[in-house]
Amino acid sequence: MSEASLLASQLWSQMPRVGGTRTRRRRKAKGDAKKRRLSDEQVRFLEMSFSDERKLASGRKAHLAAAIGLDGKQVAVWFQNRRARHKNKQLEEAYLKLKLEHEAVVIEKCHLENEVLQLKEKLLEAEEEIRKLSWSVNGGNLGSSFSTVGLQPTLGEFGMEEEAELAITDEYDFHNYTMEWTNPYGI
DNA sequence: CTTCCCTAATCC
DNA sequence: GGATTAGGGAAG
Repeated sequence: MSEASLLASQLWSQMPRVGGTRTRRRRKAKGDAKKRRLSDEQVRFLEMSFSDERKLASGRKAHLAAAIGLDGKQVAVWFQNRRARHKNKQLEEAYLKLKLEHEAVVIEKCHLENEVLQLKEKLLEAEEEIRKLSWSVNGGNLGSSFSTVGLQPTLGEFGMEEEAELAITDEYDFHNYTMEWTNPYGI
């Protein structure tokens, strides 16, 4: 508190240039005394208080204001702006984290898709093998009992070709989505 | 009342 | 040009 008076020596360091330069007040020229930077000491006090509690009870506001020689309103405004800054920082961190997670998932998806392709290939090979074996076991013309419920209907039921097309379509959409997602603010 | 949001004004 | 201080309005 005693420091406050010492700090107060350089409070309103600058006043708006009323003289030569243009000083349009925003919408209202309420009197003619506003704005200017807070001193380092004031900011340090405010930062300490903010780390204690990011919202202001009116009692603390008045106390703080008196301690560093500011309006209660200025303290309130400072806290609001500080909260906004903090929120933006958090948001950006969350975004970065999400982006990393997303990239990891994209990679995993890619691996899984490759795995699916390989498995499908193996499936085809295995079916080919079965066909050969059944042919050699049953002979050429006895295969009818097997072939009526044979492999082609099975393929049809599982919808292999349609699945493949869908997979390609999915991947296309997904990549478009990825590009937009990694660039939400155009940065 | 207070807080949030948008954004103008200002400083560096 | 980004960071900071403020004004004004909406929402609670």
